[in-house]
Amino acid sequence: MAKNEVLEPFHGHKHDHGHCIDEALQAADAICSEAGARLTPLRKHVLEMVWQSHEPVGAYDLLDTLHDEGTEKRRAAPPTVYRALEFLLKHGLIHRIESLNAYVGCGEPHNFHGAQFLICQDCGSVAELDDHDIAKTISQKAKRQGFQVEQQMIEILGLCPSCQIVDTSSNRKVEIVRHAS
Amino acid sequence: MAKNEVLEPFHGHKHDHGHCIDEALQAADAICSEAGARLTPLRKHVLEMVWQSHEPVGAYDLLDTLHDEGTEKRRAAPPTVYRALEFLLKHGLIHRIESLNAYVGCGEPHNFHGAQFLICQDCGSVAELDDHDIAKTISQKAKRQGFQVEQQMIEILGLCPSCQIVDTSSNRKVEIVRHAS
DNA sequence: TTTTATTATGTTATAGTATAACATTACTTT
DNA sequence: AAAGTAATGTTATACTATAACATAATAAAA
Repeated sequence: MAKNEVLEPFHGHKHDHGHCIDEALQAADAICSEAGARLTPLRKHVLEMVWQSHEPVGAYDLLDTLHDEGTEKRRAAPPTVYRALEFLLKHGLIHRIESLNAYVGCGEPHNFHGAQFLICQDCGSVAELDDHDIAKTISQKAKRQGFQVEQQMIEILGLCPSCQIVDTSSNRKVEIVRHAS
Repeated sequence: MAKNEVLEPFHGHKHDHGHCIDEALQAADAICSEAGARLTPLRKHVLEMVWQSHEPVGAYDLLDTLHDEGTEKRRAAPPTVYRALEFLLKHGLIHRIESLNAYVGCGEPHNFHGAQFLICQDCGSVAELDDHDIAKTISQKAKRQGFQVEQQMIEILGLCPSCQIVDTSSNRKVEIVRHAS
């Protein structure tokens, strides 16, 4: 088994998610402190919002949440959220899921990695893998074609363990499937 | 070496691209005929436009091209292009590159496959791989996590052989790199 | 500690990507 | 020719993201 592989990527529908959030925020503090980066209240708040679940969340959902909370100031504008997301991406605290135009907390922010994502089409949750075998296989195959790899983007759609069991419901929150293969 | 692997995915900057186009259109005719699907003039035209290069092309670029040509009718509207793309995707004649919101011709339309894409950040061209080892490695790893794979989305960013050689120019048409890992 | 520079956020406007909903036309089948 | 189905036209709008410039907050230098 490759090192750095995440053994239990799925959390099930009823885990202690408060723990996930706490851990993520704590890790973020440590990482930003280490990097001399400023995890401002706004940025930390956006990170906390992203971590409200293991489902990827869109930028405008975050914006809406800000508004719902906001007795505070005026309506925040898109750049507010996008800039916070940009910061969090840069420091590896969140990932962007390209196929969903959405963002999800990084479960392994301390390790540099090119992650793979398992996206459940039923419940919408995303699990992060950090599998060296996958990354290495791809790098080798690319190199064999004379291609110099800079970045890998791997998003796998399917059904998570929890949703395979009670598949009668079939919510199908996530639908991409543009190809009848 | 895995079967169905494409041996020469990159075409270099100066190949006989007319041949690529002809081949693609001919294959499209055969496939649609076989499937009882109607490759209408519009759909064929869009396919031809997508095949103008090996670079992925956006829906609105296609729309612009339609307009530039069009002494014909009124300005085509977005749904015109999106519906044609949808048809072409469904029949495996093109692929969508999620990370670029763009579309590229399928080089192996006769074979069902979950392809991998090598995207050159310098010249913007995309090469399609159909590597069973990669697909199998991912499926195995996912299954080990109890995940049931339905679809794989694999997009690799880097430099194609041609652009590694004369890397002084560094056009960098394609930039994603949101993560400082 | 004031000044200066830098970084972060606010604000307005707009660009880019995609689809819903309904009308019309063209093709197929009978 | 009539009826049904599939494709395209048309209008409007939703969703995603960034440019550009103003202000505020923090950090660094004097």
